[in-house]
Amino acid sequence: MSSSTSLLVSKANDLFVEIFESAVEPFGLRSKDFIVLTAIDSMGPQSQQQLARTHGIDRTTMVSVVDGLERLGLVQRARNPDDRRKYAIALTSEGQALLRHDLAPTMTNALDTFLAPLTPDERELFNKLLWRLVHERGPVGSSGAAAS
Amino acid sequence: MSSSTSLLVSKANDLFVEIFESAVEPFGLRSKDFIVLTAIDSMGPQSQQQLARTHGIDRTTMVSVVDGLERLGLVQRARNPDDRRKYAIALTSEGQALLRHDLAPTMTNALDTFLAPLTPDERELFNKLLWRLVHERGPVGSSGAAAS
DNA sequence: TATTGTTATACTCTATAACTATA
DNA sequence: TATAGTTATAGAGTATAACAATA
Repeated sequence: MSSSTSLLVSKANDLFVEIFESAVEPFGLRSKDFIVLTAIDSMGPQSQQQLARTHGIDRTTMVSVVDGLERLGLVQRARNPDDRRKYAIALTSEGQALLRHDLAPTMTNALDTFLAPLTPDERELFNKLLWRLVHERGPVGSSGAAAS
Repeated sequence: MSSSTSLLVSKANDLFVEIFESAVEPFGLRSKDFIVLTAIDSMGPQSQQQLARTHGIDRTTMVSVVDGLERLGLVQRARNPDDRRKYAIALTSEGQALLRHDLAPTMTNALDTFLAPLTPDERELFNKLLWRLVHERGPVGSSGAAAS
């Protein structure tokens, strides 16, 4: 039983990805775009590298992500006056409106779909277990992941 | 708190993938190869399409997966006498030995690394929650995933 | 006609290297 | 000399279309 946990993790993630990508697709977005929009909304205007590093995205990939969001009028590239090498990527009012009125509810709904088989108590428990799996780690790759 | 579950799922999966890919990498394999080897070991010789469909892999991709495993001497392509269009992909004795004596323990160890933050009871609970998330689903995409 | 396996091909995603402008 | 952003390019990974052999 415990040996099948790895297959279950894979399948659960496939399901998760399918649900979330399908949810943002009608907006012409990928889940990555939603993550970036949310990061700007909650943390304020940031440089592309900040956005990239925070979410494990390459900085060259972030260029095209921001390109796409700018093309849709959801974010705006403004120079950071304190360091003119950096942008301060900010949400436009359209971006903020779309995120708060449409995208956020859609994503909440998608999460609800994903968690549908679980009761509220179980969802909270699942969240706590995930949090510990992600954050309560000793030395990284202590046993399974040898560096090359 | 519940709204961050989606980010946690993503991060947990990234961690999972990193640990498992690193674990099989010294054998010159990808986690996909391990999954296929395990499927043959537990279910017996199968056609490439069976292997592909069962694990959501494209049949053309399965060709190169089996190519690689055959090149390593871990599996063998034999024709299915009942339907000569199909192969019966079987483990070689080397493949079975590697899987049972080396790969399986390595993957158990990798899973242990992934689950390290959890107690045995919590691991069992996590497994059960995952199982229900994957298997206890009503109509697929009932709310978050509209068909195109 | 449909299915299995195969090949060639195209497409997406991401990473690398090299450039500019700023620090 | 190092960093932020950009571009061009190359490399995975995967999917699509067309084909031969078999059902």
